[in-house]
Amino acid sequence: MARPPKRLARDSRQAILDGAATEFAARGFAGTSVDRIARRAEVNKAMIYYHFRSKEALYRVILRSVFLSLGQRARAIAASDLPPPEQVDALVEAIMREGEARPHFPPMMLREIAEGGRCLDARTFRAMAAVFLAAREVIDRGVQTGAFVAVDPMLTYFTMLGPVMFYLGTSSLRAAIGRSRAGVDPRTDPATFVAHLQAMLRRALCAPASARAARPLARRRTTRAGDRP
Amino acid sequence: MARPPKRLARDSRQAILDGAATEFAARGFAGTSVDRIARRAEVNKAMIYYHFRSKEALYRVILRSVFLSLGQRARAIAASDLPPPEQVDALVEAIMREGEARPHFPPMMLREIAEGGRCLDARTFRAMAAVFLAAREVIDRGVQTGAFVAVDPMLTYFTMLGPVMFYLGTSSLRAAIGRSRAGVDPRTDPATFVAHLQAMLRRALCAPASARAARPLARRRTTRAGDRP
DNA sequence: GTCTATAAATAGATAGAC
DNA sequence: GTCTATCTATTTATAGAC
Repeated sequence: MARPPKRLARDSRQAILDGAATEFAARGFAGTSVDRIARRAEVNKAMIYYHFRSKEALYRVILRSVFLSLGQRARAIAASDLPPPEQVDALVEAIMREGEARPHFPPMMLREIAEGGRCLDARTFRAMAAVFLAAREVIDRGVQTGAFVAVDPMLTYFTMLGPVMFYLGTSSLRAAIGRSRAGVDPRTDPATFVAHLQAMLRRALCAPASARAARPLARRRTTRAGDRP
Repeated sequence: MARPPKRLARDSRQAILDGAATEFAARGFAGTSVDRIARRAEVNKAMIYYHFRSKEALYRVILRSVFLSLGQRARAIAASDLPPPEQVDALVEAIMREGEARPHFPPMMLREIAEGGRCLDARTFRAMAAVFLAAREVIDRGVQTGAFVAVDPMLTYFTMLGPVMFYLGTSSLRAAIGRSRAGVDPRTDPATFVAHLQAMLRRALCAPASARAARPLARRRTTRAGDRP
């Protein structure tokens, strides 16, 4: 009654997802052939079309899962009752954790950014927007309560997310530069970088204790829809 | 004696460079076919192989010119006699200007980052490193003179460059999100973002006036080659 | 320098046996 | 669910006329 050596259905599907994520991250959608995915996943090429309609459908499944996961983490942090500075810390850490837990996430996101979202569907758009909305909520609250100086939430969001994405995305590039003879070794561990960014954001965002007392609701102008430059 | 209507040699070469830069930025190296480049540049496909050895050689020429240009700007700023805070402002502005002057630069850089530098030659590596070395010089000087609080130059570099690359790179993505019904319009003009980032970096980097008097050369430990985590 | 035509390799996708 | 074999379109690149 022992199981046949044949792999279970869920196994081959998962192997395809894992292998495809690795390949798409390293070489992009156009740069990855279905043959390569099959080879890496150690499945037959036809299996990919059995489990997924097309190369593009497979790509979309992977991409969406990544953004949905990050969106959930961000929403949970915004809904928590931590004070705004700690929420900012948590957001930075969450993005970093997500990037470490799924190494294919940063390269795929960078590529999608470069692509200008040409291949993203509405659901993935919303998941990306959810991360921003959560961050905006946190920053807005910080400004309103006087914990933060008056900053634009969206621009601040870029300043939080940008460094983490840049750090995560450049991980293999930095390793390559470090191995090469360019005269620099830009390799550091993620925890150090998180601590650095959190400290920078604290100093940049938190209002000096003296100014924290009285703060009316003036100067809360932020960028919104219809604000085109 | 009027010139024949035939295009000059330099024109077709430049047309190829321009068209290829646009296409590579939008679709990546693998996603761009030589046919597309020829169509966009309005030249015959064979002309591309006449002026450049291969698709890859053409790509490399464009990529290298972008990094060399940014590296030069950065070195000039580091060599200037501005005080460190103004030099940081200038670096941020230079990266932004470069990205605006050559719209293909941000997407191409993001893609190369995602690629992990697999296709970069030593010269391009050095050009990328030059930008970092210039920034490190500026930050080191700021810390040494007591203008800045003690920060790690490399991590700080990520915190400067990351937001700008993220902002620039997401320009078309943000436009797409703004046009869509995602409930946000993340479009802002570059000058506003530069001002925001400069202000954030000032608050994050500049030492409070009280602490700016005495600062011995202690605590100048920074990440260097051979520092692997 | 510019073009047409085409070679040679590789891509995504499917039919059909088991 | 899994595999082999193959169809068709597209790709990079070149040969050779003008």
